[in-house]
Amino acid sequence: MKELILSQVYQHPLISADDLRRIIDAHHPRSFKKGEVIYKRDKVLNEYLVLESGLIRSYTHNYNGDEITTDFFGQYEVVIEVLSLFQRTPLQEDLQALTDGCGWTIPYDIFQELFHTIPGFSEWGRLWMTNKLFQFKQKSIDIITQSAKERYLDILTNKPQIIRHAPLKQIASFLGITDTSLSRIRKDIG
Amino acid sequence: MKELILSQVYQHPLISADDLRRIIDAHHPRSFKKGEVIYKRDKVLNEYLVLESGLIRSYTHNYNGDEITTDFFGQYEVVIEVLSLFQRTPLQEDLQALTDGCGWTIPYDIFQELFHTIPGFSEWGRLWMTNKLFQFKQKSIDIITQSAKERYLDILTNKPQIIRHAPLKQIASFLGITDTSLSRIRKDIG
DNA sequence: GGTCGCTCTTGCCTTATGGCAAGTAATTGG
DNA sequence: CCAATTACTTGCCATAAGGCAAGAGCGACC
Repeated sequence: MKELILSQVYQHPLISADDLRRIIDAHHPRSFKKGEVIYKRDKVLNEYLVLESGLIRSYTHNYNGDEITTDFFGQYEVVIEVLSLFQRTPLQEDLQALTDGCGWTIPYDIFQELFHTIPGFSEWGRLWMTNKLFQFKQKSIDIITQSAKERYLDILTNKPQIIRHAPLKQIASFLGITDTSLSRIRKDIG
Repeated sequence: MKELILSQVYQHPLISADDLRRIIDAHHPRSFKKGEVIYKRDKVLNEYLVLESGLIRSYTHNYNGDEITTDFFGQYEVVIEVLSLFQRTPLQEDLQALTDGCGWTIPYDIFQELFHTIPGFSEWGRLWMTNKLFQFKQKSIDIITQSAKERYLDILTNKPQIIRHAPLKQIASFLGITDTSLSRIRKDIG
């Protein structure tokens, strides 16, 4: 399973079979239970996690203490908060499991070494960052151009596992609306 | 001026004086006039631009053809669309000058070479991406947690040069509201 | 098996922002 | 310097989403 998942995730034309072997070997297993906070706010992140199974969300709090879910992570996704890992600053969010699950972690210092010795790996990393950057840029455009209902339908078709496992309140805050409004949207859709 | 600007932008503990020299030498001058579209949609970006003076915005269009301003760039900022540059795909936005100005460009292939031969440079690049990623993530949080007025006041204090040079309509679409609403917000502030 | 707590729904009313249209002010180009 | 275009403002009304509170459903735990 380890090889299967990780060779999928680290697929890149410039990463050779040998490189991939080194990368895969650097990963350690990690499993978690529903509700567990995998990485805690205010600590500096020292690894990241590639998800094999389960669902994870990241969340922060607004000025009056309400939780805001900022992201969801599913199978094959990289669970990370780049600001903390790469700038060595405390996490600004909690990362919490929504279901039981497991995955593979890689420590920061090993990652660094591979990043600087395997050209294909730094390319891969940059590409990953590029996609993540685009994703958030797109999200901020979607929030201002689409209605809450349209954004909900988007998730419903593209990320159905989120709808299945995350409570309404978390989905609502991710969409940028209240749980009340999301409930009405669901009613409206039927 | 070239040294001053670029050594400021590429400041990083792992970039030596020699490295910095190589990086600076790779940059070419570029100036532009108000209103000029510096990088055009549908073309693949082959360089990026470090701004010495002037103001630039990026914009795209929503489904019914209205312009949406997605970002503003000022002095010392890197004018780029990462998705196009690093994935070699066509630009999805236009990059347009709001004022006369000038800066320094570096071609993609030279950038690539430096990125893979100067460890401090790839660190710098990753750090830059990290910050940009955070910025967009923060923007999407701000849109859902703050009122339009608060977001406007934010720009007013943190990026006053935008308010001074960009027309109301562009600022409004950047904030995610209509020009009508922004006009009322301005009236309200007094 | 009952009580507690959490999740979700719903009704009533409020508020922020939008849509349209008319009108004024400012800029641009010949 | 004038005409044309674009930028901005304002009034009137519409709409999406929020605030609050009551209540229903459901699971968790002793």
